[in-house]
Amino acid sequence: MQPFDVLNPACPSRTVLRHLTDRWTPLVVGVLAAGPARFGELRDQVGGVTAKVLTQTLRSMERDGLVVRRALATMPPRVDYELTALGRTLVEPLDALRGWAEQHAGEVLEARSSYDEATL
Amino acid sequence: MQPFDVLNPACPSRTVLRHLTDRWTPLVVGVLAAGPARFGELRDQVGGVTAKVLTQTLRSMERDGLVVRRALATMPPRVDYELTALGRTLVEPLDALRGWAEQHAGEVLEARSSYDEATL
DNA sequence: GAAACCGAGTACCTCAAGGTAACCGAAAGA
DNA sequence: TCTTTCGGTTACCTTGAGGTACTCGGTTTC
Repeated sequence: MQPFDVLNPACPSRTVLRHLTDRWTPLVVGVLAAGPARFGELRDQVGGVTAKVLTQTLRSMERDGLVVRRALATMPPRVDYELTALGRTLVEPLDALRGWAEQHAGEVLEARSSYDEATL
Repeated sequence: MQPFDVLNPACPSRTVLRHLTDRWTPLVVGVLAAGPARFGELRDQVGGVTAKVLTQTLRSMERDGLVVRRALATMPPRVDYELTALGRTLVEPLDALRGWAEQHAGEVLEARSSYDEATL
């Protein structure tokens, strides 16, 4: 019934999944979930991202239909980014993952240190 | 209240999230969600993964406390992998993401082609 | 005696994501 | 006149994830 299967390496859903799980997409979606934001706001809120990579990430998300870009020809320029309807359906699953990372980071850190201790 | 924040680049949850979203972890979790599996079964079901990289992925997941490895000293050797309790809490969020990719792959593909067409 | 089986380990290589630094244009403020 | 602002672009470089190919250890099967 479902034509797409991520376990099949040739399936397009595989590359879609890789896109969703790249370095910055989950964080950008998380910030935009609160509402539209300017380029500079995104750069400031997503800690550690450079302007170049943020641009690349946003372009890729725009191409995938997750985000709309609205550029105002004012000076200095102002550019707003907003999630599309499709992008908004991603908020819940990505938020769940972000939440998991934050909730269970402590346990993972513990597991790592006992593993490292055991394999000295 | 929550000490971890993925938007902070220095926060450990950031690296935890990156681990969860690496190339093979979501797929391995998806397969192991159905129950324990042998190394060879995993290699066969997760299309496109090589033995070396599967080993690396499983070691990393074991270190993070997501998976247990049970090696039987039979000949030829038999090694079973199983999700831990912590790993099982990952099934739902990662499955949601996999499901999203499979459900919306078509829309993403469409968005890409109209974007590419518009920017000729 | 040779080959297959299973779950690896190791050396080597490739390639693309991501980072750094410099620059841009037009307007407004000092 | 000089700098700052904003949202980029470009050239260049680094790095590490991941891929290829080869090896191994015993035991069973042919």
